[in-house]
Amino acid sequence: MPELPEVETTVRRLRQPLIGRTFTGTSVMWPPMVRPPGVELNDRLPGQRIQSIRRRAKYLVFELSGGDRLIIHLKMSGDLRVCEAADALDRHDRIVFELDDGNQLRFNDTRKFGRVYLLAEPGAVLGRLGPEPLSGWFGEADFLALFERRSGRIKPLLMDQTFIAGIGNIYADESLFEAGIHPLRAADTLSETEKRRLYHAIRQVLSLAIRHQGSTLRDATYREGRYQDRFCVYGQHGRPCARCGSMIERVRVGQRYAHFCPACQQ
DNA sequence: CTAAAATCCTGGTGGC
DNA sequence: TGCCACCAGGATTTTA
Repeated sequence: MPELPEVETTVRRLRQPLIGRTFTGTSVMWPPMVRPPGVELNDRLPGQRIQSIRRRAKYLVFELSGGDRLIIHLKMSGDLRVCEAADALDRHDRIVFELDDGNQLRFNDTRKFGRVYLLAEPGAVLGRLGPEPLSGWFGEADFLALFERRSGRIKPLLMDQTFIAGIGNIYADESLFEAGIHPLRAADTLSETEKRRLYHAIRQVLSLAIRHQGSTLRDATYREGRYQDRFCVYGQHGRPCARCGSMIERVRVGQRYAHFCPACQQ
C-alpha cells in the first residue's frame, strides 16, 4: 500500500492510539524483516515510550524515550494495525509489538518485504534521501536545482528516492500526466517551464491524494484511501483519456509499467 | 554514466 | 478444475 500519501495516512492514523504508549515486548515471526540481521528487538525496545511519529519519504519514524528510533518501511504489502491482545492473529502478521495499555501494534505484511530498524543514529537508513516534495522549504528553485548533472528518463528519476522522496509508480505516472510530460522523456531535455509544471503537478497530486487518504488497490487490507477513483492514467490503459479521449497507453520502463496519454503528454 | 535484470516474497488473475 | 505465466504500491545489488 505505500507511497508517500499512504504512509502519511498511516502515520496520522497511528498517532492517537500510540503516542505516549510504552513498548513492553515483541514477538518476531519472520526475523529477516528486522535489520540489520540479528538485532534483538527485545533487548532494547521494552521500556521505551513513543514520543512522536513522523514520516520521512516512505518510512515511518517512531521517536523513542530511550534515544532510539524505530524505523519501519512498509515496502509493497505492509500494513500497521493497532489490535487488542485478544484479537486473533492474522496469518500475515509478521511482528507483534506489545504496548503498556494491553494493546498491540502488529506489522502485517503478505510479501515479507517490509523492514524494521531500531537505531540510535538513523543516518544509515534516512541519510541519502532526497527532499520532501510537500515541505514548505521545498520551492520551485530547489526542484530545478535537483536536475543538475542528472540524466536518464524522467519517470525512473522521479521514483529515485535520492532525487526526491516518497514518489512511487502511481504518483510518478499521475504527476507526469498532470504536468503533460511523457514518462520516457530524458530529464535533461525538460525545459524550465516543464520543470516548473512538474514541480506544481507533484505537489498538487500528492496533497490531493493525502486529502483522499491515499489509494486503495486490489489489496483488501488497506481500505481507507479513495484516490484511486481519481486516477487519470495509472491502470487506465485501454481506456479513453478523460481530458482528450485518446487511448491511454502502457509501456515498460525497466521492470515497471508507465501509464500515459500519448496526446496530452509530450 | 545509464539501464536493465535479479533478488527478496506471496497471492490474485487471466489464458488455455 | 488445474496449471502456468504474469502481475503487484519498493528498493538494493548485480550485470551489461
